[in-house]
Amino acid sequence: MKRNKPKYKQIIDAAVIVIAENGYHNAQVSKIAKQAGVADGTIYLYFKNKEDVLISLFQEKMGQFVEKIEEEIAGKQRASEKLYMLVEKHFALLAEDHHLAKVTQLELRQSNKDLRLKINEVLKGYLQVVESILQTGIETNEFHKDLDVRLAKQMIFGTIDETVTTWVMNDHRYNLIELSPKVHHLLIHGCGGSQPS
Amino acid sequence: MKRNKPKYKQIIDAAVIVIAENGYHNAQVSKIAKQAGVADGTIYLYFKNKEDVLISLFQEKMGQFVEKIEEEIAGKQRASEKLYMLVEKHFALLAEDHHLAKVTQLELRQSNKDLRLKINEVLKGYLQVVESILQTGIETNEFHKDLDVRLAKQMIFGTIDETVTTWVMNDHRYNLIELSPKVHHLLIHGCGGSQPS
Amino acid sequence: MKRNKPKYKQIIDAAVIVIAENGYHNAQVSKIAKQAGVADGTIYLYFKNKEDVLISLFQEKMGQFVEKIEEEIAGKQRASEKLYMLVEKHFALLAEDHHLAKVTQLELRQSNKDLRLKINEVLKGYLQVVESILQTGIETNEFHKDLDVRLAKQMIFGTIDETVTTWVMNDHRYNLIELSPKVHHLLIHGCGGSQPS
Amino acid sequence: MKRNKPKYKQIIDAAVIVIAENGYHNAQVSKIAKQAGVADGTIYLYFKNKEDVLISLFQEKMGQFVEKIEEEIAGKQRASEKLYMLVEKHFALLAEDHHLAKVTQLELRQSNKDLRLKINEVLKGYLQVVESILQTGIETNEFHKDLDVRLAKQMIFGTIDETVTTWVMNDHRYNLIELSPKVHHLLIHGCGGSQPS
DNA sequence: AATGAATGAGGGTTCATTCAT
DNA sequence: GATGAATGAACCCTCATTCAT
Repeated sequence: MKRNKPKYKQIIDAAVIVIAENGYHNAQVSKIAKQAGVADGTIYLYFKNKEDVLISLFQEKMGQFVEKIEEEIAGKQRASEKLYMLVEKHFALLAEDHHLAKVTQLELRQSNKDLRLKINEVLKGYLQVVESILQTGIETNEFHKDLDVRLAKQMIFGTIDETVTTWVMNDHRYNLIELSPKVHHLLIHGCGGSQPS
Repeated sequence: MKRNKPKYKQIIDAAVIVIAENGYHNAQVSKIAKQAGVADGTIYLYFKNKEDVLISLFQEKMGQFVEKIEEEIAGKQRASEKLYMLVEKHFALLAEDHHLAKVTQLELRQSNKDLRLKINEVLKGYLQVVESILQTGIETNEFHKDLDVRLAKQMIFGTIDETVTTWVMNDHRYNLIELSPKVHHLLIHGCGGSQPS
Repeated sequence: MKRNKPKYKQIIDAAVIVIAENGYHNAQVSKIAKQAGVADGTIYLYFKNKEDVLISLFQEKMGQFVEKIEEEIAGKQRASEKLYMLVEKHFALLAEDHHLAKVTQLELRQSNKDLRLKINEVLKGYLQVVESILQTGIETNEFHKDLDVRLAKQMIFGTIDETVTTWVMNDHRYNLIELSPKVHHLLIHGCGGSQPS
Repeated sequence: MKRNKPKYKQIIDAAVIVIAENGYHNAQVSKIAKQAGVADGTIYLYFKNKEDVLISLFQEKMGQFVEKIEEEIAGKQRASEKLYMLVEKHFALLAEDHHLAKVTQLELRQSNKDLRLKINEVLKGYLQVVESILQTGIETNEFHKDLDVRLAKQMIFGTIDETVTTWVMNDHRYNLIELSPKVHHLLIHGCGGSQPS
């Protein structure tokens, strides 16, 4: 299995760095190879083509992402707590790897639609985690029983994603993780939820 | 002012159509020119370069977008109502122009980071509308007085945007406008906001 | 019609020279462009791709070839005379353009099979001329009435072609045209045809 | 001597199959190695480089070719009979090995000029057989005493070669061997040789 | 103002060959 | 002898932009 060979990960890590530092459209295969310390052709021993490097990058990184978040929320009982851990861990994982944050939030979105559709496939794993939290919350009566799960998923993902993107666009100038409580509160209560109507 | 000459708008409308039908990476200047019924070189009489066409496209369309939304919410007193109109109008404007929806949600995001930064500039106008709604809500006590306006803005925009993108990705298969009440409810009350705590 | 524009012919003539001097596999598009005095991209305004340049080269040159031979044989009555003119003109046309001779006899045959099949299409025009000579000869009783026209065609073309190829392989060291009478005699009488059996 | 080791022939036979089935330009060294059941590097223990494989292929196969034809014609007295056997055996040997026919008539001609010059060297053995037949014929008065042997050789080889190539190009759709008498007749008598002049 | 023919820089990918094991 | 992972040079084509008319 190529995924377990050292060069496979070497190349993916090199791709993250090169894309973060040069931008998606200036991340030539030859640059990635150089950064990885291999010959250009070697990349094609591990990946079908350049697109495959990018998809694999996303799968690899997002896979770990989902795993780590799942570990984190497994220990929590309440949906609200689970959601909190999701937000915090999501922020933490990207805050600790600025290169990766830039690549996933800005650069990889410049890819063509086909690649983006494949990326969306990968995102489904993440969205399933969100969905299971929502289901839990409904079962425990933390959340409305007629909450529209699909839309709530979109709100949660859209909010987290937009928050991270804004943070990256501002060159990581502020502490992302510290935003977790407020973001969590917004997701649970909305803009005016705790107000008497 | 070139913006008022007929060919200026002709070219922008042609760009929307060409990008929607061919995708960002297959929207060559020559195709746009042909669709607009002008010569390739003519485009450079009205725009500095291709990027300028895209930025102008976004400015022009988003400008109208903001104007229309502002008209819509001007008549409303309560922030909650204003927010509802924002969501509904946002959805309505994109639902009535599938080409434009595809272009803004999918295709234009494939542009390079510089272009995206400029697009973000344009988005500021939109975000200011959101901000003024939030300010109104805080003043009228509809929203928490210590609501984090910046984050709430990101939630609102992130949620709306993600909802539209998902709709476009699903080939406009369902009715976007009908989602307005639920999305509005989520934004105001969050996932669990109306539950007793 | 692109075929009549000066650059069309310029590029084809440049291709003949570049291929003759560098060989098929060292005839890069950029070299052809340079020789033609145009930019690389200009070639793609007149030809679909590199293969199209080569096919067009063959069509153009072979087309003239067939035309000139047809003119030449039109004035002759007897099939034998026609055949003589075919051989002599074929030899003469290639003898007067060593570059073209090298390209058609050696270099263009290195192309891939698809290109070669298309070249064969072009050759059909030539073979039809040969066939009409043979038909004439059969009608006038110069040739056997049960001569196998298809095979005779292959003999005539194969012999002429092999003779020219050998001449090119020997770096045009001897006079090709002077071989015409002997080759003609061989084609009419064979190795032992004029001998009593 | 490497020529006698089993892998030497294994590799050559693998090359014939791979070239016939994939075409010259898709016959990578790695494919040949795989077909031969050896590692890529092993090929370089038996051959200097890829070109050497092809030349050796031609030498090996054409060597057998010439041997078999020589055996065949040794028993014949008359030049005409010898020529008949040459044609028939040539056709027969290629008709019984479609792969080899495709490789020698179509694929190997796509090689570069240097390789083709070396192939021509190999062909000299064949041409010497033809020449000896012609000399015999002249001595026995079957053929004209002032027959141009060099040109006659080219006619004979050119005609046979063109006939086989046409047959291969037509996907071996008809019986090649049955053409022997007619081809032989053409070579001896030409198109009109048996007619009174 | 409008045209559109011409420009030319730039990069993903293949594959013959090597060499450490 | 045999292996096969690694190498890295080489090239066709696209398309944003220009400028003579």
